[in-house]
Amino acid sequence: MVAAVAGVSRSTVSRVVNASPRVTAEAVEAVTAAIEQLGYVPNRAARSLASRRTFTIALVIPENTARFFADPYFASVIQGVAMYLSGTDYTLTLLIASEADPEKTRRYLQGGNVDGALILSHHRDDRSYVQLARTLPVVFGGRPMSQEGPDNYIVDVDNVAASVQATQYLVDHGRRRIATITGPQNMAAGLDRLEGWRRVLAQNSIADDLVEEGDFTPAGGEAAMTKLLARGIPFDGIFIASAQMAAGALGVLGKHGLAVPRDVAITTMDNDYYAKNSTPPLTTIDQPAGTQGAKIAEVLVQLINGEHVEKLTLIPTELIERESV
Amino acid sequence: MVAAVAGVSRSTVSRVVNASPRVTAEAVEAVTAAIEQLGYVPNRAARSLASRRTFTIALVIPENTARFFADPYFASVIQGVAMYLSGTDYTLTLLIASEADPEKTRRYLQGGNVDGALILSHHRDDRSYVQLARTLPVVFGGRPMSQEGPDNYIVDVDNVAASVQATQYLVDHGRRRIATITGPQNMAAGLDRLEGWRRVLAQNSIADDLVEEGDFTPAGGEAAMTKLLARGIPFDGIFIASAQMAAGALGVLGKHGLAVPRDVAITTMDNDYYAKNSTPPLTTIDQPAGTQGAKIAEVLVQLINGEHVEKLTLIPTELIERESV
DNA sequence: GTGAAAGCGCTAACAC
DNA sequence: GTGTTAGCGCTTTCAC
Repeated sequence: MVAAVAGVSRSTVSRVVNASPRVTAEAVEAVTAAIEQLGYVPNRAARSLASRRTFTIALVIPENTARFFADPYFASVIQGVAMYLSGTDYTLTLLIASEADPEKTRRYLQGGNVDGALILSHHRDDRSYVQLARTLPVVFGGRPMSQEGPDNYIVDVDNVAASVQATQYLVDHGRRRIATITGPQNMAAGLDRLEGWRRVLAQNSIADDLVEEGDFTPAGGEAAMTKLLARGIPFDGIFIASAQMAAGALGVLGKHGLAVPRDVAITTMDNDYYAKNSTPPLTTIDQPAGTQGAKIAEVLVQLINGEHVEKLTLIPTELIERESV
Repeated sequence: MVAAVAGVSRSTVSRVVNASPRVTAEAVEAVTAAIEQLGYVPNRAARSLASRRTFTIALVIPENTARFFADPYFASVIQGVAMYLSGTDYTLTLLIASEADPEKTRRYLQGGNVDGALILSHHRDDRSYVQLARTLPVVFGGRPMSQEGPDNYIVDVDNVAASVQATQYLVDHGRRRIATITGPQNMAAGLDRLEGWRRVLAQNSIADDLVEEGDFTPAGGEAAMTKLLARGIPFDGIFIASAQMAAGALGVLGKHGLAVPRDVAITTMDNDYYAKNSTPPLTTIDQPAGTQGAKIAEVLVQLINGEHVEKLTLIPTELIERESV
């Protein structure tokens, strides 16, 4: 094998491959040349078995795969993860969590088949994986609601800062009576976006009573806007916690003869199809999903390597100006 | 370990785990019970090393990940692959093909790190992977154009049958002068969809001269339709090889005062956003991407297991009737 | 800094 | 049908 060609022992080859500092420059050179010449690729299985590391990271996907993949946000996150990992020795494996047999997934994960796991929390409470974090490096993408493990590694979009930014934008553009349609209040993103809105209103001494809860869907936005208008309290600006809901709300405003942005200015979140193609196009907060994916992977790799990492990593967001304000 | 608890040898445990037929029922039972009790999970690395199989399948993704993931078609295919694989012992790993160093990917694949590979051909010629198929089980999703390996395992949508179906539908609805906007003629899908259209026209003795080439984008469809109308030859039906192109073409028809379907009936392919949300919604061919993904994975697993598989597996498509005819 | 030797946990011949 | 014996290809102490 390589050792023979390079004129050293297998141990030295191993040291070179693993970038050990205790090798002379000449040895490194000889081995590198031999590797190149022979087109040598280390066998993962043997490496894993001997080193007790797998160089494999699992991305756990909820069984109801269809919904998961249908969300372009997740596609982008996965993309970011994969891109980051391609620059490392780690390999990404997609693991479908069987809901019928959750033990299967848990065992696989804990059976030493992966060095770490990535959990993208999909619109709900994932406490099962919080348990997992006790025996395996785990990083959550998006904050899980579960109370039990307040102590997890999390990479999330800074939802509070984002809604502050979006709401402040309304204030900066002269709006004085500002409403909101929130996301579900049993989701972290829903709570945080409401919180940011409240902060801005408090700072500007604006009443924060015009609140209706939505469910992140167009239908939910429609219903919430209907209720809001039914109160009979006029408002000239609104922060809607997702572009999908905003799309639903727009129709209702139109029916009531309210023009956007003339009568009501709108800012929202998610720079998605709805934000871009509504009439008018919506001023919104872009969540850089790819960046988030890369960051999640980076944090996990650092965790695996025993480096120090902050428990909470917040990804900054960006405001995209369009015609709804 | 398990062997001790079950009161048998490690070999027998191994046989049970690998479902060997040469074990008595009692032994199977004892071992299964012991496994259950101990929560034993076989170590992948050790298994791989000893058996020289990895139980891993690579899904090769072109480096320009963004475009890849942006296409919902691929997301659905991956989903199908993952779903199918979750019912087997195989694991899916996402492999990003570095364009800067294509050798890296090739070596990894040939270095015995995977049992097989899935190549989703992304709108272009992928001959590099055709080579790969000589040393590793490889299945292509979508037919690669490369001439070199006429001999690959391929799972594809039946594009010819689909365009036959779509074009025949126009004929069946009384259209007699039928045009087409094709896909790029350097892509298999583009060629096949044109071929199906020609067949139907030939069978019905309709002239097949009204052809313009597009590039599967709305802009391309717009340009092609403009050229088509500029010929000054009237037509009452058209098969457009993708819904995106159809969306572009619709605008041009409108500007020329031609109503759909009154003046020109349209059938197209891809049951995507464009097909559903154009005005009018388009009668189109649905390509079951999830099914295709599952089938690709199934074929690969059979190939790995040495079972007989057809070289070409065609996935049937379905016509969705909407208001454009 | 480098080599020798001892496994990592499992499967695969081979006897029995 | 089952146990025994060797490794799979690498990393890792441990001497030197």
